[in-house]
Amino acid sequence: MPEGHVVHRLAAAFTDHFVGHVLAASSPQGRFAEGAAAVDGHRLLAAEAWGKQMFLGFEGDLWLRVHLGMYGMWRFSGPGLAGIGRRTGKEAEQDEDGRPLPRGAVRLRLASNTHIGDLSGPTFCGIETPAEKAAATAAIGPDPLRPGARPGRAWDIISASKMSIGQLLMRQNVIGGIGNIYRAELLFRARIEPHKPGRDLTRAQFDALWRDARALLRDGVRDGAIITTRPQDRPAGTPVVGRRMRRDARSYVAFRNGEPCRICGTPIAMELMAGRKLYWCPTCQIR
DNA sequence: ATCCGATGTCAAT
DNA sequence: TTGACCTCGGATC
Repeated sequence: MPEGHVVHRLAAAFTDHFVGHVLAASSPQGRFAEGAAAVDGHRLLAAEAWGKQMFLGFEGDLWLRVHLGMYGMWRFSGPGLAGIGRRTGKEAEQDEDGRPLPRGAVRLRLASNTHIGDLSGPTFCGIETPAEKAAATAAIGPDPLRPGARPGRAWDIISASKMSIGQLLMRQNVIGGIGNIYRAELLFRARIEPHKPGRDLTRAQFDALWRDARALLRDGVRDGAIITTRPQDRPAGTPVVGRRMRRDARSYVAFRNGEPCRICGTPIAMELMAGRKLYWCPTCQIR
């Protein structure tokens, strides 16, 4: 579910609604009882997003690191959190205190007096020391959503690599936060064929990719959805913006295997690249 | 009601 | 390169 924009939205939600509060932590499902106990009753001091990883900093030099992976999600309840994470569902059952019962296998519940965040299905979830947190963030490539990110680090790797730019963009140690959809859409918008070796990109091409990544990811944070099509390239009558936009109007190439390219009409191509589906337009994108 | 695929990563092979 | 993880939305019946 998440590329970097989702993680940044989540971190912002924690900053707005949980930071500054003493939190009760528990593991309804039981698999994270030890970690929950470590931060239970501690005040939350910070929430940070680095690429696809989120860090919650608690009193006592404790950092909770969460990576949602493919299935992980946060489900919130409390004021001001509509549209962040999965919906609680109005039919959610409540306990005698009016709090929503954990839905499904909730690995970690963080609760203030007013808000609840339920984490389920993360690929990683653990308590780390400041040193471990620093090591984890150091291993993440520049994140286009982070002020001060240094794209030169990514360029150094890309410009020296014979690996395809399609694969390089997916590597979190090259650029943090890009996933399969942004990868495909960025390369389409830059008109770069995904199999082009990284070292064959010009600096200008890389700079354009980086600028577009910043713009698209920021839009993603704003919209809560990945929408990369320019208005003039959407099907006529595509009504709404943002999260409510029809799925089939949101992307140029992602998930559009066999459908006509919005620019030239050529059927969109798809193949497996390093185990992930890669989509591109064989005509618009050139090596 | 049921099936399938998914915006990710890692370990095992 | 493949399977495991583990949950949901959306498509299909």
